Amino acid sequence: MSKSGQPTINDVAAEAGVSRATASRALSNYGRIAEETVERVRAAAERIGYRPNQVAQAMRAGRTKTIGLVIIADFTNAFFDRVTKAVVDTAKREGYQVLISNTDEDIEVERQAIENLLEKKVDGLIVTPATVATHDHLSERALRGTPVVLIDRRLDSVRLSSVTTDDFSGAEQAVRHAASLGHSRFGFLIAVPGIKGFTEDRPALMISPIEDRVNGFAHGAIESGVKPKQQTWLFCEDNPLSSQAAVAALLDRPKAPTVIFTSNNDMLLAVLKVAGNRRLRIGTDISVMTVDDSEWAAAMVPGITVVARPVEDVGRIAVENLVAQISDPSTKREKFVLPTELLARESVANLKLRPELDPSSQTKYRDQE
Amino acid sequence: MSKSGQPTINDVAAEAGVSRATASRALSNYGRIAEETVERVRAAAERIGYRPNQVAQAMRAGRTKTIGLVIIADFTNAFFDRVTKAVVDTAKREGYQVLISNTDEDIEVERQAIENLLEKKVDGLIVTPATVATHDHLSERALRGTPVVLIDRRLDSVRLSSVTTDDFSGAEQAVRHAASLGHSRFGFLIAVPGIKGFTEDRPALMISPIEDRVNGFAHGAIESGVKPKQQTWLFCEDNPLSSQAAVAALLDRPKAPTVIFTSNNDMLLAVLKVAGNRRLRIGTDISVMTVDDSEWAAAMVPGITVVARPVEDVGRIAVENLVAQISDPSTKREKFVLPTELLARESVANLKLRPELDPSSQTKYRDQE
DNA sequence: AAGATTTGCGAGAACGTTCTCGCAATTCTC
DNA sequence: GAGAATTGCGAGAACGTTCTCGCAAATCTT
Repeated sequence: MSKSGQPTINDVAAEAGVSRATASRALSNYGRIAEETVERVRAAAERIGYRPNQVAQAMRAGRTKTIGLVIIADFTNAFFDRVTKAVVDTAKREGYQVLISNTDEDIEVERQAIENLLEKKVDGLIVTPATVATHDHLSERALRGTPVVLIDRRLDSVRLSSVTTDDFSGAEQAVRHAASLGHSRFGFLIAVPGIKGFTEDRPALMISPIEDRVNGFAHGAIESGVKPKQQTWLFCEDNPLSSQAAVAALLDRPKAPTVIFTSNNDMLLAVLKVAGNRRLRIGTDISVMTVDDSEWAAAMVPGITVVARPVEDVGRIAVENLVAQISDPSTKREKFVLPTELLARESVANLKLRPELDPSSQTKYRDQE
Repeated sequence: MSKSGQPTINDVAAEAGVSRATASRALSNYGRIAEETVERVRAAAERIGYRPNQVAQAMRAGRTKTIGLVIIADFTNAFFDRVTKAVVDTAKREGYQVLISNTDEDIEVERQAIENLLEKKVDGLIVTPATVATHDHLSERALRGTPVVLIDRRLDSVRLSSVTTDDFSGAEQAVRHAASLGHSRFGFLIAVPGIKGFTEDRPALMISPIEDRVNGFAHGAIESGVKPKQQTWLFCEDNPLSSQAAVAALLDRPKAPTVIFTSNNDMLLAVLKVAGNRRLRIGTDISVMTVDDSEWAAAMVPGITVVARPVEDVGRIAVENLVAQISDPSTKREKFVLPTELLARESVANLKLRPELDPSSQTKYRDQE
């Protein structure tokens, strides 16, 4: 018996009347061994309730069959939970377990978490980098051969695999959708980690998915012939107070937007809240759309039009690529960019079919309904 | 150097010109050692980029500083993600990492997951048991001394610590709240895992939080003087199709409920969806309240009245009790039941202030507004 | 100043596996 | 039926730590 009272393979061997080596052979199915002995050892193991010690196996084999997931807990967008589930499930299918760390968007915590996971000798890492600025902890030399796959955020300057979504196209498509429905005044509400309050000035440094969304929105506007003066941009701290203030500012404009694009669900919720308080009906008095689908967005009436990201695929592909790298270190590093999808629901009014809803149209149809 | 190319403590010792034992003493701060030597060894470790191998440490020490979390991925109620974050964060503070497994409510998967975590030699387990029926895999003998804390679901027949919420009182309070606002026809929509479609017959076996909610609702009705004929109960499979059909059935009753209590957010979303499709305004034409708060429920207009559960506390207390058991196996097993809180928002109409909304009142105030 | 104590460090074992190597017993070959 | 090949198994090392033990050198006692 071991110190902890758990039976070891030595106990199995003793119980079966064979040597430790033979017991190991019998249980792990390798080498030359008589079928009859295998049966006897298996029975002995069963009898004494033997459980292989994976720590000792890891020690011997030099691999732990464990991967580390370093991610940012983020509830409203359901990225954290959906990706975590996808990673855990895919990892299980591939024979791996998942050690999870939450960084809360703090680069120092991230550094520490990665260090700790490397000490735990994970076979690979999946990381959502907190910032796009520094990443020496993700350098070749810091990782010393441990494979890493980045998710959700690109780090262009680093030669690692990454799995992201095509947020540029998604955002572009969103603007085109609203434009095709006759909208002409566009509000953009962009959540930016690290900012204070809200501002019209575009921050210099944004994490890649936000950067992409901003560029995509802007490009979609150009493609749809939307003039700059038809656009209002607000970059906002990611919390209820700031975002609601920003929404109020947006709605208080002399020429308020007819449609508001939000960069994540926190901002969407702010729009819902403020609009509701002002008795503005979503999809009628004010239109809104956002990035990231959810069961809530789908079940609300009116349903919220969203750019859906294949979050489960992000997790799955990250694990698959990581496992490939683990099995064969010469596996090519790849930068996956998964397609997004516009789910048109009812939160964006069709001003072409209902021009009376368009405050920017000359003729006043109001109250006619 | 080790096989994997990573420097070991032997390399540190060589670099510093001391023995392995001394290097270990210097780095782990124990035993008798000269301050000057400590500095030299630390410098050497730094220079060659030494990282302690926690697998080897675990092997030697007989503990991994890792706990296992076995939980059911469940998005709309945000139990999975909130509890996971709380567990991970608390564990980190206590010096532990978290291995996570998802069971998808499948008892066989749960059994396998626990087995695997035990083989990984986790120091303790936090488990949301999939079913209340069988639990031999959680018996003393299966666990062999590994401490376990149950969360969200009680297993009365087993002597393990558990952390749950007072769902009985929460549900009771919910009914009283609606009754105090003048409601007189109550619909109860209860999600039951494992059922097909929906039925009025109360299932024999339900997981403890659902059992508690049902009993709490029922008791609250009695306390508020609500007669059985004023109550409609529907037990429903947890998916959009069944639940929406159930809501429709509820609303199609000759005397439809004025308020619907749902046992989780999936059921709430079904109510939102069906009510919306029928142009029934929440908090006006139909009232609704549910268990579990969320940012969505709070941001919607009208805000959804909920019984909030202290989910973060569940995760935190579970870890704290688990760590106590790990440090001292004689720690008493405890069954924590955390208080719930009613958050009154606008989704339950006040029929006393606005009797015209009450279809059950004799005088017809309708359309008067 | 000589014995007693303290200090600093190295040798070696142990944790629970897996796997190489070698050896005896069995089976095959012609 | 004797040598060759094969089969089955045990001894022992290795993975990277920590920690006990013992020993020499340094420091303390009176």
